[in-house]
Amino acid sequence: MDLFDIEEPDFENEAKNFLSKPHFLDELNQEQRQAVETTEGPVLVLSGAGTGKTKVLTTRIAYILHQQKARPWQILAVTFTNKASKEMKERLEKMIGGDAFSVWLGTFHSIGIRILRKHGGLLGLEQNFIVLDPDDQERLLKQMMQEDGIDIKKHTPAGLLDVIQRWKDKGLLPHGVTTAQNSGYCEGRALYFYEKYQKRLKELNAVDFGDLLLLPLALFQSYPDVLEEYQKQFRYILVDEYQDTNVAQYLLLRMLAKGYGNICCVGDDDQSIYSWRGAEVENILTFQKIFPQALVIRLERNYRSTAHILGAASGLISNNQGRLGKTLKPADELQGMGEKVKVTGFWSGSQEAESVVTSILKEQQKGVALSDMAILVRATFQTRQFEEVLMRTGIPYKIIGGFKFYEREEIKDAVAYLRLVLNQNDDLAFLRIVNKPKRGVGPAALDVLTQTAKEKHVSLFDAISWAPLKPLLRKTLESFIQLIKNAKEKSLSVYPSEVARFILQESGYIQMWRQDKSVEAQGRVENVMELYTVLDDFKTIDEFIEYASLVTDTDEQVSSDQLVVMTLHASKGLEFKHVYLPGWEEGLFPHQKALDEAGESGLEEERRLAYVGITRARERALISHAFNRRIYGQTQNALPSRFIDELPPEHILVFDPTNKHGQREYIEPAWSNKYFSKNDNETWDYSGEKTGFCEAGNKSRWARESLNIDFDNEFSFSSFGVQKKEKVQTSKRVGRRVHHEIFGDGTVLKDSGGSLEVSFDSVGVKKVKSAFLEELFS
DNA sequence: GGGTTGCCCGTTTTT
DNA sequence: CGGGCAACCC
Repeated sequence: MDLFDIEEPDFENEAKNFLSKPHFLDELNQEQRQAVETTEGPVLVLSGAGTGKTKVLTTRIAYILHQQKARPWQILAVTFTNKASKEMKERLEKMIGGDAFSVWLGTFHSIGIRILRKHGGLLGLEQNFIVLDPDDQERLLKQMMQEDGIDIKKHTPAGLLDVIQRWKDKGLLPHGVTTAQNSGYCEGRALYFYEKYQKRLKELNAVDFGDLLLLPLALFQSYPDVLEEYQKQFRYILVDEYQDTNVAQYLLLRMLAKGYGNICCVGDDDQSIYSWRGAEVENILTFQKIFPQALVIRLERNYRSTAHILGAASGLISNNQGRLGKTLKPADELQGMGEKVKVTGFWSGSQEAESVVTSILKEQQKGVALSDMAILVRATFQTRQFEEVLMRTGIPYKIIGGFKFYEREEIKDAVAYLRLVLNQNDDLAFLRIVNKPKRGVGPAALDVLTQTAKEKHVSLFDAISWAPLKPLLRKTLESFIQLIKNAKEKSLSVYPSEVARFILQESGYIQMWRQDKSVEAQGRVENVMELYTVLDDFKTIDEFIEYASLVTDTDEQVSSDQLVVMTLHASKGLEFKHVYLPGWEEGLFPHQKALDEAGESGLEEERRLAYVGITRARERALISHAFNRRIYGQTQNALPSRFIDELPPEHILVFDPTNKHGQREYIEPAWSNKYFSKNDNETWDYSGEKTGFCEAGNKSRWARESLNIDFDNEFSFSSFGVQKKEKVQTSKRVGRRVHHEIFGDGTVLKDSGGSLEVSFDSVGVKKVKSAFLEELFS
């Protein structure tokens, strides 16, 4: 690759290009086009929800290449998620073909790993370093803390990890941390642990996610010549979701952009919802200070949502201070205002779930695909309630979030086996599976091995041959060694998937789960089988390991007609025809912890989250709250979220609970007083009637009156009534005959919602999740 | 090494 | 309420 082969402008070609403007520019509106065509110098694109930022980014790359301003590998484009980079790559390929694969396009972390694989040696990293996941990190820290006699209960490893992670997010290596920054955690010993942790990582030839940004930064600081290499290479830099960058990422970008100064950052300050993970909205707010000559382009034309949805969202977010400010306008193509956002109160969380699902069912019957609808919640625990109803109703659904494929125990074990086959010095992998399945290698045996490993300066694996071990133990460990070696030899001639099958079969690992009688065991075996399928796509083990350590969402594919339930955080970047937004209650949304820990800025981030939620909807957004919600086994009552109050009345309809003329209906909210008032004593009134003060008891009555309505105001004759009947029946499941895939038939003894105690005919009493049971009708 | 009991704690989690 | 985990017992 000759970096200088296009140094001289090719006038002839340029003239030709000028005459034949690329057709892909025609699809852009004026602002988008400006964002694409302003290739030189720093550009900040403030891109609201649904304004076509991915289109701008991909077209910009295509345009730069088309204009022959750079070769593909001279363009760096970074995203946050694998999903985003995959999508961009696919779109780009459609536009420019195979050249798309030569562009440096990937997540920040994958770019970081690429740099470290090449130059990590300068920092003392071996080329085949491994990437730790948060689980490994926490285990490591816990071990270190216990060695130093820290009370794990008072100072949790997770807490310490958080502190260290924040330092890394800020681009701080241990020597860069100031005393003031260190004051907080673990009686000021956090920094000590940070140092120790980094040392330990080096010993293990490992890095964590934070290091994938921090270490390239350190590398560039210490080796200007390496930095220069990259500065010369990257003529154009593009950044997606810039509002989510942390300081380390910002510093990295700034360094790289010093070369040509052509940096284009795309982001939306109103969608910054990850500050608690170290993201700094400041980066986007101060862009113009860092690059005074920067051009700022606002993309405000929204191609996704109706005018009412945009109006509601805009009104809400305008309550935030310190925004760069932009107002979403519906694209001309969309005629009319659309449907107003509906707001409803329910008596209880379960009733809310019931009604949401009923409404979804009805929409489905009207022809709306399940995949066009979504339930977006604030906290994961909310999903359970919906899951129960969906299961009963038989609607195909998918809960997104929760346990990711590569975070599952069995998958991590399987990957650890492969890691050890690949590299016997991988102590962490060794520790993970040496006694899985049980081989009689307990803590005592491991102590001996660790000791020997230290003395002889070898890995745990190699320590086996030196360590003083009892004959029986020696025998088992030596056959373990043999097993790994056999697999290694196999790996030279067969594909990874074959190696995995071999090692997991021969080690007895699969057998271990097959024999396990717990409820999840079956699923674990299936997951391992699934892993074999994933492995089929890989030609080498290390290729797979790298993939597995950076990619976490392979099983999040939603099949054609499934309803998704997910957190608001997880919904960013997605869109649906209909969006249900339950749980808008004070304490839950905005979440109490966000208010407690971050005060006003916490509230603003919650508000941005609400904004993200509403703007996911194309045609319909339905917001609801429950007056009573079971949390931690206790029913707590809650006031409607203040965010409901902040919705502009002209864009919403609220359900009128006053039942004035014997009718229940949605009305225009003419609230003189607010639907919800911060002053707890005021009545909520949006029917125009005299308000005043009320007792808690009255509120309850008000709430009770809104019982048994659903989103569509079809109280008495909707399918809701039928369902409700069924619900009563199924929730009283004690005494019923049920069937379980593994345990066979049995009788329900105790019913506590999600999990049941069942007396099985063949295996006795077990506690099982209702999801695994089928009801038998006699 | 394995199983049981009792206690604590409970947001969001792109990589 | 229920999961996770440490302490305890066999």
